[in-house]
Amino acid sequence: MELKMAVIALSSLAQESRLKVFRLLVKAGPEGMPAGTIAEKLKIPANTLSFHLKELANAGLVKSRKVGRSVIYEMHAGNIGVLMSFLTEDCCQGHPDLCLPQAAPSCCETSTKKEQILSV
Amino acid sequence: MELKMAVIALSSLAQESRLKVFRLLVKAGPEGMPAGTIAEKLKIPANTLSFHLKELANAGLVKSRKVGRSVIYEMHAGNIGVLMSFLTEDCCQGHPDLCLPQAAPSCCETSTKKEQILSV
DNA sequence: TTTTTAATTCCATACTTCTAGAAGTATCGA
DNA sequence: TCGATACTTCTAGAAGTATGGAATTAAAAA
Repeated sequence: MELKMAVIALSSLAQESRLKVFRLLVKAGPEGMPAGTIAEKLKIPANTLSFHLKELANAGLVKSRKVGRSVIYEMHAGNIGVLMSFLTEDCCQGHPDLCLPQAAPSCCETSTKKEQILSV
Repeated sequence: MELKMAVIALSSLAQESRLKVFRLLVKAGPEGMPAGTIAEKLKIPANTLSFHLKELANAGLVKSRKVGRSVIYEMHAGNIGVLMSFLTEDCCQGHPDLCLPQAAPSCCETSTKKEQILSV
């Protein structure tokens, strides 16, 4: 089931508007940002943005809380980390040194973190 | 242009068969694996696999070399690393401590690596 | 040369996703 | 309670993607 969750997460990121939203929320950190502000910053119609935010939330990459009539969206740090680890799991059969120098800092570093279960 | 490249890379990963292929090749490391072996291991028809490998190659996530009548596919470590960094760039406005403990090991660590340009 | 093996390309079908207009719900201020 | 604000849901046309059968190319073996 892990793999299917990862596909859902990656699908949700594989779209220009959603990737912009995601990166904006990663930048914003735990404080998050109201949907309206995101719409304004990225110039996306409110209804279209709402659709995309729902996709990201379904994928477990963002979470939301309601404050007054605003809905604050925030990255889901834990799940994002798990997804990253999933992508580079067992990299190079556990021989990180085989990776080229310009390789991902995370590549071949988190590979042994097998205790992490993809719960995205 | 960076963002569009990332979307292409993520789209290529956002499919069950391709994600399996990708993870298999990450595991395999620089040695890589012939298309036929991948098809056999993952039980994917040769023509379907060929289509998926092409997608991953177009996205810059794998590369190939011909050896006799086999084509050896291998992960493209550098581009994979750049993609990972792109996803967590400027995480928490440069305050990694704001990330929850279970957050990605890569999250909030690679954020300052702005010298890395997405060339995926 | 002919056959076998390895992989790719072409194609039609089936399916999924994106987009924004229109309408709906919820909250707050007057 | 009325109107404005903040979002979400519904909808359907347009566009994009996946799949495998059949044909094709290319290299090695017989």
